[in-house]
Amino acid sequence: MRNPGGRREDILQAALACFLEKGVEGTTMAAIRERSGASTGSIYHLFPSKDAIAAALYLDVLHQYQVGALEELRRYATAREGVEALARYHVEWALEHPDETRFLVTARQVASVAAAEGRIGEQNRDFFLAVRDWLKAHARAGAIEPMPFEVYAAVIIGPGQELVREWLAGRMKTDLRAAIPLLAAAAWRAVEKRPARSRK
Amino acid sequence: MRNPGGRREDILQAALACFLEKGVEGTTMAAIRERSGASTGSIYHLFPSKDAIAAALYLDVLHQYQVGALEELRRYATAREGVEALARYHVEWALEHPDETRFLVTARQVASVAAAEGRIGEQNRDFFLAVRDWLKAHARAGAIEPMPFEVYAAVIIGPGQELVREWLAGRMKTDLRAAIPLLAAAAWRAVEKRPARSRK
Amino acid sequence: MRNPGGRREDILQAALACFLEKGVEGTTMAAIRERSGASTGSIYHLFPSKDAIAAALYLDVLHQYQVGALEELRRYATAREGVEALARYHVEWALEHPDETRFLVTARQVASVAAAEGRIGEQNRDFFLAVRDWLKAHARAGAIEPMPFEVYAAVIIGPGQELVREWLAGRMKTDLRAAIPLLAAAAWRAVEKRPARSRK
Amino acid sequence: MRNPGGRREDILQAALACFLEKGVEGTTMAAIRERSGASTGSIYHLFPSKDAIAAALYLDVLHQYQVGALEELRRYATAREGVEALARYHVEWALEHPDETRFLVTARQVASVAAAEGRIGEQNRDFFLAVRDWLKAHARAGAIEPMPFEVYAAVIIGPGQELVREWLAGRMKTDLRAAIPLLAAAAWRAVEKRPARSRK
DNA sequence: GATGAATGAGCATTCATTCAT
DNA sequence: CATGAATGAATGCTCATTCAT
Repeated sequence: MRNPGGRREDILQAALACFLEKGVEGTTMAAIRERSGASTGSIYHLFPSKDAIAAALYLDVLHQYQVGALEELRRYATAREGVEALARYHVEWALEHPDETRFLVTARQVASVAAAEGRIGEQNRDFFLAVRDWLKAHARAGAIEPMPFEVYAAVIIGPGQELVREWLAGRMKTDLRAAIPLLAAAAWRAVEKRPARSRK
Repeated sequence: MRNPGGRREDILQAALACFLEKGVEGTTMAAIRERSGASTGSIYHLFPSKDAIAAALYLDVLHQYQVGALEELRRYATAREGVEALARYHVEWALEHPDETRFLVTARQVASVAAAEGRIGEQNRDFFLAVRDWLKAHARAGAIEPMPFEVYAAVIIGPGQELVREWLAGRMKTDLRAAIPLLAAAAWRAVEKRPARSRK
Repeated sequence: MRNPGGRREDILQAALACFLEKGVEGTTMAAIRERSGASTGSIYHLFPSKDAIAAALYLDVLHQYQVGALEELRRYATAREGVEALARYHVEWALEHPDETRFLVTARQVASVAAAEGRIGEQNRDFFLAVRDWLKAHARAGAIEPMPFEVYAAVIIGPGQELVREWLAGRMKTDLRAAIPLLAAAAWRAVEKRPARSRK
Repeated sequence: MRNPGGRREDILQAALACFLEKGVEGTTMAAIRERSGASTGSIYHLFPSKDAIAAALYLDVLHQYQVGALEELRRYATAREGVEALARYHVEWALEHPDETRFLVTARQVASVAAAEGRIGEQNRDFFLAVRDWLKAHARAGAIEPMPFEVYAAVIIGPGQELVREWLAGRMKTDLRAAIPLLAAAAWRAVEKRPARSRK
């Protein structure tokens, strides 16, 4: 094991594969042990518990998603471009990382991961702050309707997220990729600033 | 024994409470036994397994939701009223049935329930068909943009669903009820028929 | 149920079938219930317990075997004819009643039946006495070598019994029926009176 | 841990004692655990199931019996000495190893052990082949009557086996050891070559 | 750091039996 | 006599975790 991080990575990879196959609670340490090739002792040397493996994996994957999302957001100047990019990115990332997405979507309500809610919140904070600032700036500039941050998120990301869930569950009959422009358009419509009469 | 089925209901109620507290996999038959007051044998006399309890509960609750949704939909004549009603109903039902909602949102990806996917699909079929017909009629009438059914669902229900998830997870800081009009408005905007230039 | 003994017989028949398929301990009352068509309560009305069913069945079948053996023995006058007939009868009965034989051979060491050892011994007593008297008479008459009763039994019936066991277990490659004359001959040789020098 | 395999032996010994007391199906893993001093996990680390313990024990004990029988057989040159030795050995081994004998006699038709019929047959094969060759040689030399192997076995071992069963069941009133010479003599008489007229 | 044998609490489920109707 | 819902003690086995080497 010249590469000590390799062992850790092996275990996380094996765990991800097992979690996807059997669910977090349905995965035994023995399964992770066999799949990773690490010994029981070795796993416990690197992670204090099975829950800790699930939590570490969740945090890792979430971080990858967030880094990409912020890169994407910074690439665009106008509100419309940014909003559409966020809606698009969410689905595109899922298409490119189906395993990671499935885990992200599945794992959060699992007890093992939910127990790490604290650390997840912490990691979300920075991400949310960045996105919130970006949205607020555009709201102040009058480009988009003002809404609570959570509603922005729900309205921009929510539809894509629902579709991704359906797709992951194999319940989607039409092409997920084909839906991306529709979702981007719907996201923009949902937040774009309308003439005042529109609410009347 | 005055109330036949009472025993069955008791068990389902107890199971729901346990599942919410500890998750389906985290719930032991002993917990359901104690909470329901039924004996081990009695439970197994009525349900073949723990998984069967979870599946039966899911199907029950899902049915309640769907019956209410269809009632709501039939109440309105115009596309706009109906779409807004659907978006509203979803969140309102969650607010009125937080436990059932939490179970519905949580349980589907749990192995026990996922195993009943067949029966769930069957039950969904009728519901989806009814909603689909309603939407199709309005699309043909030129009131809403034509989209695949799944995208309609994602765009009308998705944002509310995301918000409900956040709310259930206790991560919502603003008032969920206050978001209902925003969601209804966003749902309508997302599907309403626009002048042709809007897609160019 | 015009024929009340019929119900009892149904249960015993069903029990026999189940015992042969799954063993006495492997058979559940539910299996007997379903196979016999009787209700749980009905079975318990006729038999106090599962063990009692097994014991009653054992006693029934054993009695049938013994009645036949005595009839056979009484048919022959000379020692040789009688001894050969006993050896033959044992195997022939097995060939004609394979299910009952299998149960007899299998069940005795099962706890349920062993608990009825008392009543079994009682029923054996009469049978053994009759055979013993027959043998003793011929021994006194100088037709067969004197031996303890148990050794007679072992030597006359034992080889056939071993073969029957192999046959029941499906481990017998040659024809069991073809072995009958050999067994009859061996039984006679084993007990026939020899000139005194044979033991020296 | 000085003695590797000691743990395994402890468990098998404890299992034997339990099986004799309560039968295989009547023995609980808890009983084996307590009697062996091993923990539940330790037992399951060494054996995959209770059935596997019973099967392993059966194979072990059967092997001990067979090794001794072959040693005995090789000690004698003439057919008569060998046949008598086999008949004697069977009973003597039982007298010296009553527990093991009881298990051997009892366990084979128990489901747990019957499931290992394949491996048992395999182990028997070598043993039977050796005995068969020995008998065939003497049959060809004209010392014993030719018979199917199974009939040899039944005729030589069968009577002793029946007596052993009676003895194990505590139903034997005379001395088992005293019967040995009778059994040896009867075995020889049953197989010895007779002048041709004897079959006429 | 690594290994894997050992631990033992915990669990879903079975099943003989009881008893109210 | 018959029924079958209800009972609950008992059991084989799993699995996260520990720890001696």
